[in-house]
Amino acid sequence: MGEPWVLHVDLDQFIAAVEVLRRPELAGKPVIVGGRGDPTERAVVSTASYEARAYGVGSGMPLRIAARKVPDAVILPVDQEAYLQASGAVMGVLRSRPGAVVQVLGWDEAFVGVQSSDPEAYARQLQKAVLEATSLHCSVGIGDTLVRAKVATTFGKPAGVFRLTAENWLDVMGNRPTIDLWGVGTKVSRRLAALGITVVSELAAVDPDFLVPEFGPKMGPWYAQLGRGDGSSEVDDTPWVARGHSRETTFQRDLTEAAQVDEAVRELVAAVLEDVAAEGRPVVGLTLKVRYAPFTTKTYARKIPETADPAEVLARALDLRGKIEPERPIRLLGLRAEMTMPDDSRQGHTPTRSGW
DNA sequence: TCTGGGGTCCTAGGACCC
DNA sequence: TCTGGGGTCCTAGGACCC
Repeated sequence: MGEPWVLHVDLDQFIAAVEVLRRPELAGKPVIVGGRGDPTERAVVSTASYEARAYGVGSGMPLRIAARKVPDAVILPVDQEAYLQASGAVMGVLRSRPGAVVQVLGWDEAFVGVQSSDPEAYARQLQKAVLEATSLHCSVGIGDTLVRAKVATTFGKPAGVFRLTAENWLDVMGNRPTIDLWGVGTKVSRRLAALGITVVSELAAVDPDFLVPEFGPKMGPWYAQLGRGDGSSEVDDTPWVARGHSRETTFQRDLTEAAQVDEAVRELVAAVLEDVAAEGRPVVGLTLKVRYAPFTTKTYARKIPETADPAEVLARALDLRGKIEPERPIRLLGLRAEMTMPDDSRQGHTPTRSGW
């Protein structure tokens, strides 16, 4: 049987790899996937192949900039259906492994809980099974907590295996900047630096209460725990249920007319309601997010009386729309519908933070 | 010609109640 | 006339992840 381990499985350059699989002539070329594949449009990079990354292109970068950096890049549109299908095949392989408990984190990654006396061997077998079934390569992090397994994967890339436990955590991570931690981004790493904490070993050594004034009663202690790599080691395969659904659109040209905004709200409501209706659950709240050109964002939120009636939701959304500040060009409009959630349907399920 | 689209969770501050 | 605290709910705004 062996001891319990957390494995974190992450497909290598997943989206680009799926595109290359169905178009083998792209192998070895700089491939960039983003938006509708048109670098003259407002869009960002979803994934770049390793060949494109060598030019400094990464996900989240404006497609326009990426195209400029790699003049001979092959730029492809995002094809969600294809990635969903490939993802499903990979997750199916993971679930078929002996004794595996699988918690899906996204299209291209999952935690796998196993009992094994040789987790490296288990990981290698898993990689082999995924490759044989899907022709996709993955990297595997092995850890004694979710956080350590997740971070370990970065050292296993590409196509490798790496183990990170309480034993070697500080040796491996101690001198690295806090932004290398899962859950610390640019803002938080900067605020930590202002407190004199720049590397992981410093965060690991800090008294959790010291961080409370800056980050609050939950996040403060949580960042301290993150620095130590501690936290949950329980992989949870409870089926995921969304809290809500949302749609956003970025307009290729900023909206300036009220009628355009009304039209956009109607379209977003229709799209969101399709997702909500598919789950057969009522709506209890609406949020409208407006980004004015170029980058200021305002949100308007309302609780609404529980309803599953599309006309009612539309009326409430148009009511909220009345709050939008007029006479400023609008670049992005987003609408989110919160849905009711039977308490037990998410019991124990912790997709991102609270389970750590 | 700068900055997607789908999510989750946390915090601060005001309103309101007792 | 001036003004307690504690608790909860709601709204707005952030931060982060894939």
